[in-house]
Amino acid sequence: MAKLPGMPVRGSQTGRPIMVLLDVLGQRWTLRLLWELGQGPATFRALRTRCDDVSPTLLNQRLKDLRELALIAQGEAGYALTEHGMALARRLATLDGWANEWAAMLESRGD
Amino acid sequence: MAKLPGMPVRGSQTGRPIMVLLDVLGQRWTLRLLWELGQGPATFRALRTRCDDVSPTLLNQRLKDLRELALIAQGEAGYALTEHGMALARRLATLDGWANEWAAMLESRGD
DNA sequence: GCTTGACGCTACATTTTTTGTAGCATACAT
DNA sequence: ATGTATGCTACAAAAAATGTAGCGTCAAGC
Repeated sequence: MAKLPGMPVRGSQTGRPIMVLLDVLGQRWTLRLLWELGQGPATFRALRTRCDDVSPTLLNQRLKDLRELALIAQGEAGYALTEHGMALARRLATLDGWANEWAAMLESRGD
Repeated sequence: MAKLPGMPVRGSQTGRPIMVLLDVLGQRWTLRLLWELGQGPATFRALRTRCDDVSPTLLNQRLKDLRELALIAQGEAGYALTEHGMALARRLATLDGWANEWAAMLESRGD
């Protein structure tokens, strides 16, 4: 079962929401999954494909956790972000711009 | 050694910067470390303390990776974010507000 | 010059996560 | 009933993370 805000997590006893969030997002594939679902809903299998065939074991585990955290929900079209999930995904989306600048910087520096 | 943008990473062959970033941030403690350094520079030991005594093995590994990715650097005051690191940390900082709303929602729903 | 303390970090065995592959059960179409 | 797609579970192997001990360096205090 997923750790909810208010519960102590790895590296923080306080249950402070941001700490819980950093802990959840720091699990492998979680960020990527939110990113992909930000592009639109997807079925279990489509999601696997989008994520380079991540193992179904792990995918299912993450989907379960994200459901418990009310970030995603299952509907007609498969898995989709909830309202809150979308708000989070929008914030993640802004990282794309940063990442591009960052990559350009690393490249020019690496010469 | 850390994966640089342009290199294929777990779940993405393209080396697209955002994919590399999501992969790096999805490693345990990376997000937390950036968060803590966003509060200001810290020595190795101080950082360990701030992160609930994360193991030195892992801390060192992450610091090494983040240095290679030019997100942090070592200076007088210990480890500190670089310019780019700060820009990233500022974006992460906005997650705090979201996390609080999210926690409030979960709580009201959980009654 | 010798202890004392803090520092950055390495070694290494144990535990936890993640991965990859196989395949089951259901449903719907042919 | 045969083929195809779906969501998902089982399980062994591999990789990552954890926890503890402690080394080498430096600077301060005696």
